[in-house]
Amino acid sequence: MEGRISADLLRGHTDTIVLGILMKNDAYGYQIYKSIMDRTDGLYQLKEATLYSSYKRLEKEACIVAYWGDESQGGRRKYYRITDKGRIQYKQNIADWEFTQRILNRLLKEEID
Amino acid sequence: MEGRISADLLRGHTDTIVLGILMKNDAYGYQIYKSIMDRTDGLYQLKEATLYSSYKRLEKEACIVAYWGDESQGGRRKYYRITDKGRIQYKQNIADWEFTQRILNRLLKEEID
DNA sequence: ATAAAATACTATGACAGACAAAGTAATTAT
DNA sequence: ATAATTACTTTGTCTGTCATAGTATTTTAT
Repeated sequence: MEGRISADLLRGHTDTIVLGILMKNDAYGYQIYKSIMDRTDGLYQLKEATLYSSYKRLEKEACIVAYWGDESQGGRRKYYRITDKGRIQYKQNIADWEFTQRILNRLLKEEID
Repeated sequence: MEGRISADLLRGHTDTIVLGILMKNDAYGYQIYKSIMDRTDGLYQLKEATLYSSYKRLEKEACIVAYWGDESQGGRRKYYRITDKGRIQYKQNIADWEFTQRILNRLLKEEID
């Protein structure tokens, strides 16, 4: 792995990552983006466009709601807040992820020994 | 997770699973399919068409080679054999997968506590 | 013996998530 | 004053998986 995680291995995790961040606090789009970059030391080079479509999807599914921040001082910031449905979805996604990991480890690792 | 792993969480793992099976022995297409179904108790409901495109891809990348089995008794069976390049690729994929797991756990799990 | 089911391979088109590339506009740093 | 960063958005492309379908042989059930 030369400094970059393949998109296919990440596919399907974006929404969960976003929900996870919003579980703590509301956040605006670019803040979420930066947060992911920082916390993975830039190894997870998720693109802004990818996050943007995630926000769209999550809003459509009523897992998050958006609102504009106070624009009186500084540039516009679109904040996102997780909903109750979003919290349930997040927990489900984590459970799915752990389950998938077990299955994949069964398939991928048993050949090594 | 109601009896089925989401396609998006599996994406990108198919080639590695196929290579892993071929690391042990040569195998034919349908055998690989059945093997995956059996070993995951049907939870990983990978489709034949998905495997078929994986074989195509792996052949094109010279990670596997195909040959027809002895058709004198019984129906036709197309066998696949892993190449040296395929073995290297397999190890690389496993390393990538483990690395990705670490990063994802960092992102997905730290919110739970 | 015949029908049904399983084995075994293949092809085509659609879908969806991620990406590349680009753009707009305000703010902050040099 | 200029460049860099912040911040949001759009459009089109790529690719792995799936849905669906088909062909042909072999095995199992009736």
